[in-house]
Amino acid sequence: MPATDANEHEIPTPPWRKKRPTAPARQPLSQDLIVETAIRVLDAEGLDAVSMRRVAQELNTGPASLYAHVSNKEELLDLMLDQIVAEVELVEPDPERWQEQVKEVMRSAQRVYAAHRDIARASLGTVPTGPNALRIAENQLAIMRVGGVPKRVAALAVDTLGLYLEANSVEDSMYLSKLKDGESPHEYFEQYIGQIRKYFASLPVERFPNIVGMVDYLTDDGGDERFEFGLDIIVRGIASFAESAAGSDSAPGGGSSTGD
Amino acid sequence: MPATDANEHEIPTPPWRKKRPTAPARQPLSQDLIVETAIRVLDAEGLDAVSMRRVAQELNTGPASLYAHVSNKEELLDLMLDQIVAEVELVEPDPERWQEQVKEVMRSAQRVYAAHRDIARASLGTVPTGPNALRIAENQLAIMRVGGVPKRVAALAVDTLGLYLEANSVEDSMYLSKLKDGESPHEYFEQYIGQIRKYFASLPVERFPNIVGMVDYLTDDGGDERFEFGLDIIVRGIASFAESAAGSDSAPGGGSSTGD
DNA sequence: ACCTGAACACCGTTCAAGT
DNA sequence: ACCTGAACACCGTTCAAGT
Repeated sequence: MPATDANEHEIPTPPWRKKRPTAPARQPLSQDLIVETAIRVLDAEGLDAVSMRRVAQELNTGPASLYAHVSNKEELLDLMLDQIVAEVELVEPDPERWQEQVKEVMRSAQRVYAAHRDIARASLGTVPTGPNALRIAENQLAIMRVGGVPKRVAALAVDTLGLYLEANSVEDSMYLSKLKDGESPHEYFEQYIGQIRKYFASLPVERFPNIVGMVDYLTDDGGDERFEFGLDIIVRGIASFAESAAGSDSAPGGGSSTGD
Repeated sequence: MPATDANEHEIPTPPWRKKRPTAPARQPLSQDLIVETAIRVLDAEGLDAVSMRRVAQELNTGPASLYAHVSNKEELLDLMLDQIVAEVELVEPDPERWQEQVKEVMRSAQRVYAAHRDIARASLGTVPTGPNALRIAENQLAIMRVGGVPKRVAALAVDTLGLYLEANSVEDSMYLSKLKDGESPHEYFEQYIGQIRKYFASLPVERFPNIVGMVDYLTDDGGDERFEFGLDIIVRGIASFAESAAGSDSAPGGGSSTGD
């Protein structure tokens, strides 16, 4: 018996020493531990699986125990969100590249959301005021300001960018959350898009000439492309308010003197 | 007794005639009736109040009865959404005013969403394929096409516009759904904004120079203004792809020949 | 101060049984 | 075909009681 052989020279535990807690019985509850556990459930099974009861179960306790560290589910979601948003990578503002930089931060945020299932659903409709969300807002403001975007425009643009990011991420996550366990994301997507394409093509041409005539364009977008396009549109729009046209092939606007 | 007096000359119901169904006992269930009832609950108490059980109760029946007319809650929400979206007013495409027209349809949709509490939450993440949603998409495509927007751009822009509308409406409805019964929306908003303003102002200036320096701009947006701004940004962005610069003070872009 | 079991007032959906 | 009662497997949150 090799097992016995390997343990042959081990000193037996003295009987008066209480059973050593090898598996550290249970970590004491804390806000951090709860948030961390909730994120693990999110990543493994999606936002719908994140219930107070489920998180408690994962910590070998009852749901009531969580309320000592988190005032309610909404707060738990806020904390999860800010923890996740900490993964977003920021950039050092460069006046020459401000438009591309706004996009880079947005792309990073998009990837972070995508890496955490449908967490974006919890983000929509909340003004993110956690420290890590503020870090991102501060960075976007800094980038736009060095790019010559007026204060008022930059302030409103942060909001627009956030809304777009969240809406897009929610939509992306929906495709993924809807597929059954066995299905591959790709085949599901193909099949789903195929369905829509057929439906659009079957519509009465008199009433929907544009939809029918543009089926291919309407059902063409492969996720990333769609996000990039909206992003480009929004950044072009912002750039049209910038004072110095430092962008690439962007569209400089009136350049009024109402900015800072 | 005036009551007796008034009924004095009434002919008594013959005992063999079964109790007449004065209050028409109950309308027979139907998909339309269920959707209509659900929208009534939504308008009165918000989306969270719209449960299968609650709608059934409103119709004096049990939740199981609904499943003969609606396959599940998701389908009910889809049906509600398309019914509501029928209220959006469309426009006759005019090449001279296409940018303003895209905005007009968006504003109409925004008002319709706002009139139905937090229904926007149900709209996010679903590709709206109901007949009434398609009517709107068709109209937006038509408007952009006569405005000289290339097919591919128009197709992607419909998506971007939809995402922005939905995200914005969800955010708007959040403020409203959060206020307690007695509270006036205005005073709640004032107090809420005041809180955020104070919090932003209290942040460490070294780490958040832009947020602190732009508190007033960041907490200034009074709902409509915010929506209008994002809308303007997006339409400017779309316009930068248009072939003929028919807009007002917009920013015409490169005008490549890749469009239709 | 922190944790707990039990309870309250809800959910969406299914299913066998009725008409 | 349509409707129903009862059940299943869940929710978030509260509260009195324990340590």
